[in-house]
Amino acid sequence: MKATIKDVADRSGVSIATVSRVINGAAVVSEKSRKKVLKAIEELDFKPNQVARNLVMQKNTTIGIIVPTLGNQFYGGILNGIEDASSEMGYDIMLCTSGGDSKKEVRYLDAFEERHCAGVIIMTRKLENETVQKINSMEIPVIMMNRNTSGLKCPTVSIDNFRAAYEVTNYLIDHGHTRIALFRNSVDIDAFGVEQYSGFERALAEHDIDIDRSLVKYGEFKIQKSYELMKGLIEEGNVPTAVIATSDVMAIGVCNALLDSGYRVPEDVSVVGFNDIELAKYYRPALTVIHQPLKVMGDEAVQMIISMDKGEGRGIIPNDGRTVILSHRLIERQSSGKCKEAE
Amino acid sequence: MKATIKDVADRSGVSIATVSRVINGAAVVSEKSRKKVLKAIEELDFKPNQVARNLVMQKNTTIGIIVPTLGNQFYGGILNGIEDASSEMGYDIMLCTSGGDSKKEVRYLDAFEERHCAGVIIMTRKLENETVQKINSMEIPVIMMNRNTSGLKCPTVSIDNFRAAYEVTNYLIDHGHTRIALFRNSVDIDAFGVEQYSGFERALAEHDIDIDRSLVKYGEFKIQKSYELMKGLIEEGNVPTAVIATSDVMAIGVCNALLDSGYRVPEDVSVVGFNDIELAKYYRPALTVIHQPLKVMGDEAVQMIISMDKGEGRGIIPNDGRTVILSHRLIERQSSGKCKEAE
DNA sequence: TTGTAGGCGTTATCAT
DNA sequence: ATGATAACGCCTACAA
Repeated sequence: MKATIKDVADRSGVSIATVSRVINGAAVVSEKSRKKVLKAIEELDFKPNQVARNLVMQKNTTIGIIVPTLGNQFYGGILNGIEDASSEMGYDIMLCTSGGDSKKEVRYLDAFEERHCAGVIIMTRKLENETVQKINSMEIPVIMMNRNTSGLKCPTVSIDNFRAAYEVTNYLIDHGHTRIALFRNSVDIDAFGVEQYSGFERALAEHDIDIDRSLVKYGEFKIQKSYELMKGLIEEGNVPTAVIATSDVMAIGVCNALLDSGYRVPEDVSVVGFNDIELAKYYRPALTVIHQPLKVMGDEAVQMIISMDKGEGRGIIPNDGRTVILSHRLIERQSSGKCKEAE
Repeated sequence: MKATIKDVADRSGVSIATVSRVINGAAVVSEKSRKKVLKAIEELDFKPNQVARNLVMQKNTTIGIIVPTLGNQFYGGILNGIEDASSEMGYDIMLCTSGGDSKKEVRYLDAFEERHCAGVIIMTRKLENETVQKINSMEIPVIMMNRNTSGLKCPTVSIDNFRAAYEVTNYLIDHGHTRIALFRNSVDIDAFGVEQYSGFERALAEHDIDIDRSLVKYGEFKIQKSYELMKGLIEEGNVPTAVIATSDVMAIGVCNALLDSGYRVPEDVSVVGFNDIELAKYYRPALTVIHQPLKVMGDEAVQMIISMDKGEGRGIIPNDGRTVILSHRLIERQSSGKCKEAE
């Protein structure tokens, strides 16, 4: 059986109060007592029970995390930021994967509430109504990463998706492209997808280019799905000169489809991705992307949670729906270039 | 303030004992009381406090996980298995990233002990003595993934690394390769690296091929490092006809170096990886690999922890150093082929 | 069937 | 400087 504070007290001949004092180093303890206690702690290999501690302190330094999957570097990147920041701040994280299932999201949200976690950071592929409602009624701080929806009442951290899409579209137009495809997540209520689409639309409009609806596809952030969609375009003989994918994995799916069909990237078709997961620069051709500061985003979310956890009012207001915008940038690598038809 | 069991008792006019009974569904409660209590719970939106519960129940359904990084699909794959299995078994996981730092590993191991976790599953890049000692003295079950060291006294789950390396080497030899490079992790005490090397050595020996030490490199499981190492080989004019990388990311680093220098894969050089992370089949050329059942490995580890947690003796014996061997298989894709020099 | 009361391991407030 | 002792929220004999 593990030693308790009482065992230490008995063995060192002092009261548990004194033992507690030396453990927490707060109050003043005579050098003699401290020595004895330390010795007993050492001998018994005593470790304070965090569970009991949390109970009496009425607080919990655990941050709950919900993520669709761990087999994706996008979430991995953010998680690294979350983990680093929280560990530095003395918090620890409890991780759950939802597999994108809204039912599970709600269940985990419940579990975190029951545990009185300091807060929760959630990432989803798609935002279901069920989840939105649950989040809005949570009694602990919640932060949504990189996604939003009308009606969602919690802080959000992301980049400016409108500008990012606007910039990358302009970049392509500047390189002579006019037949530009857009691979989006899915037809849903996701606000960021909508913003990206607006940016795309705006850039095109500013150059008097009409949007070709047949070139707007929904790849669901999946490599395989995007692969098939691009293959479809190829079979239809409807190959664009450039494609913007709103996630790197979709960009890779697109590239693979092109490559496998004998097209060259970027000579025949330019492809740009979104996010800049580690893989983006290691894929060949290395992907031109909109870089998102994944690690920073994770870090930022943790700081917000903690500030809400202790601040309670000062600074960030929980559930006020504000969104923190981090800066992005376009990184040009090998997968994009001049449009040959324009030459 | 959150409602407690006492609030529910007051509001429903029964004692806390009765409330506790309906919450846990164990003892018999009159239908009338149950109704009242349920109603009060509903109205107060009461959620039992898990912290208090854990304290009094003297148990914890949390499994601690230590992993070097989350930005790598290898760990991501295993973690998905861990998460699925534990969530299904009603356990949850507390995740920490060590960044490969042994000091951190020990610190987290300590933290899990203080929390009386059900057990811990640890993954490391390299096994330092410090960590080994700490693991051996842990009072809760520990399982090491995919790595071992003489003196490590805890169960391990992995594939048969000797056979895997043996098979893949034979595969290459059968395709006419004789100048085969091996990219290992690092020169350390890691037992699996040693086993892989033995398998490699054995296959070569059986075909009367001498090992060329200048073709054995240490890429530390890193893409960049492997890239540089391969570049070095190219500059020296010491290019093998095939290379075996003991991780997929190293294989990718090798391929990139080759590709960037104008070599073709697999026409000029065959490259095979280890693990089969999701990316392996999406990289171009798609990687020929030794497939490890990552998800299953995670699942298996969780089952072992849980069985130790409740079994305490029955079945798996904690810290007995046994290792569970899962089956691997060679998956042939695009990055390997016949040796042209042999034709 | 239901209620009372004694822990679980700590922290924190009193006295002393 | 130190030691009782009352919480913290819950579970569970033991009584009633």
